[in-house]
Amino acid sequence: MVATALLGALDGARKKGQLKTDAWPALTLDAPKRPEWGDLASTVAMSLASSEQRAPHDIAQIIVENLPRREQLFERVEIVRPGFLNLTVKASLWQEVLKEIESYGTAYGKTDLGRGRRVLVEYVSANPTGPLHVGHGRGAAVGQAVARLLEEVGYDVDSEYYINDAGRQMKLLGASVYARYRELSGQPVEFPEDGYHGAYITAAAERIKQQLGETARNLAPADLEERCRALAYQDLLAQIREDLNLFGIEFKSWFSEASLLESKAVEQVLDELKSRGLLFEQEGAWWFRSSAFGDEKDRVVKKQDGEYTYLASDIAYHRDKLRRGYDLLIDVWGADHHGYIPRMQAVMQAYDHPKERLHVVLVQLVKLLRAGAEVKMSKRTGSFVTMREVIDEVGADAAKFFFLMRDSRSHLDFDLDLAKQRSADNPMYYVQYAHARISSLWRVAAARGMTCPPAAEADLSVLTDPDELGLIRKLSAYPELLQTSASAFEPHRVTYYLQQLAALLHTFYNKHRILPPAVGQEPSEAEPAEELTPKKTAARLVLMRGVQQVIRNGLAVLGISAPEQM
RNA sequence: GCGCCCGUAGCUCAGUUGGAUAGAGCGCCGGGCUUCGAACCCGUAGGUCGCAGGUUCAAUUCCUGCCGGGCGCACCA
Repeated sequence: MVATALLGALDGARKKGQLKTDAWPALTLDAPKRPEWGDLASTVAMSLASSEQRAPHDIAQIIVENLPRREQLFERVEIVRPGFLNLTVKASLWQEVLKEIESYGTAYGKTDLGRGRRVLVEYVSANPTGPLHVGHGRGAAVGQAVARLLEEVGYDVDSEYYINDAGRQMKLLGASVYARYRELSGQPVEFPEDGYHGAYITAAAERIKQQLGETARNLAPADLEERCRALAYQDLLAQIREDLNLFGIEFKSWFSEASLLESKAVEQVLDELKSRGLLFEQEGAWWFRSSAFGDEKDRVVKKQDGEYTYLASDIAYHRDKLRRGYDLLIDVWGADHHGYIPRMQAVMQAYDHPKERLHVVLVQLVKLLRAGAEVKMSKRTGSFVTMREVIDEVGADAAKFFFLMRDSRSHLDFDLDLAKQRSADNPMYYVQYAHARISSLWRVAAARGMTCPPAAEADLSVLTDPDELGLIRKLSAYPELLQTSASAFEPHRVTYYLQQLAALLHTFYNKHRILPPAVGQEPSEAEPAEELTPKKTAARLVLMRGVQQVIRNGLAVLGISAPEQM
């Protein structure tokens, strides 16, 4: 509304010949840092200064003169020093925000930035060769939040888990489990060199031994090893699903790498590339000409020994995603795979898509801290903290909140002791507490026979206190926050926003009363307190409901619950 | 050597895509519950935004070069 007014002013000025430029710069309307600078500030005048060849202050003056409906929209319009345009919006406009939140409810914040374009977010996708560890947990939280964020801004979003159930790693899994199996049977074993050493391998072998029982006798060693591989795979995949389920993560689909090989999709894709002249043979291997699309060198897709590389199935997989008609592919990867991005984007281009069709969200390592010391992890030796352990220890909500507190590209220090603490120090409880506090308000109100009126029936014009307006301003910024977070694929901004909103709520709650004192209770004489009329109570209840709604919506984006009481 | 990411308060990190006096939590110090939840609030102290140039009316933000840390640079996945 304010932006259109501003645009109207610019167009008006141009028609009158007061301004020359016909391409306006992006209208950034930011909430200024200091309240005395108004509700919204614009820097258009300054950015127009060079192209107009006039002093920013003069341009600002022209804009102000041309502002349409200035009296109705703005309480105050100021031009400050270099050329800032500080706008103070009429309080009545802010009241509309509360009505909007009420009518949209859980949909408040949704926009149509994505215009229904289809997105596939692929995340976690851990090899089914062991339990998920903390790093996967962060990837899971980030992937889910990015998916929800994109949904909020109007994309049609699907989520998928890619199962690497083919190739060397699976063979190694089979060999490792088989070795443990023989060990359990008292047979001599030679443990595979790069085998998996974790205790879960032995555990899987034990389960398989029980499962197979006597039937194992009739199997040739090679068949038995194959059975070990197949059963261990099922076992571990089931565990992964269970862990993700416990973490509140669900995928729309699970895609198997092996299925690509079985269906000959890999072969087909390589044929396609060959016919496009993007594949060549050298030194007995087949190479994908990824350097033609900006990759630093070409990559092998079929080895000398005739086996396909991981890249080959990855090409087929992403080809499949494109064929399914997605406008945007999001892959959430561990940061150590960043070198892989150019070659996958080359795949996009090989199929005549812009490389931006694939966006990779990188997730950095998690450093676990306990009692101030780092918990050392090594996947090779099998000593690592699993995602399951973290969830069991701190709970799914706290785990997600901590995973989403930082930019995913930054290293994350995860303090287990802090996440576990149900105390003031834990930022997740700070946000949830704000929500629960408002719920508690409803309980008390109900006990006194009061209810929160619909926004339309309350006189919201009594909400004039800076603390009240500050809260509303913050609420009004929520839809745009979702947009910037989504277009940057940065869910941590939502986490920050929620902490800020919760802080405003707590301050307000501490300073102002909402309900009148219960019957029989005298208001304190020491503090005269502000006048609390029934009107004000009603308006503040509406405000509180708005705050609660936005906290709930924001937590939902992060996949975190909003408890009524704690 | 080449490439990507990071460098902001004692610690852990934000900083709304280039704006005004750089913010928050933790920690330190000092205050606040007889009334809607003190899992909270208020206040004090704490900064050469790694360094040096450049672009700009304006740089923590963009560009270049250094320094420091992490990660990649397979016919592994």
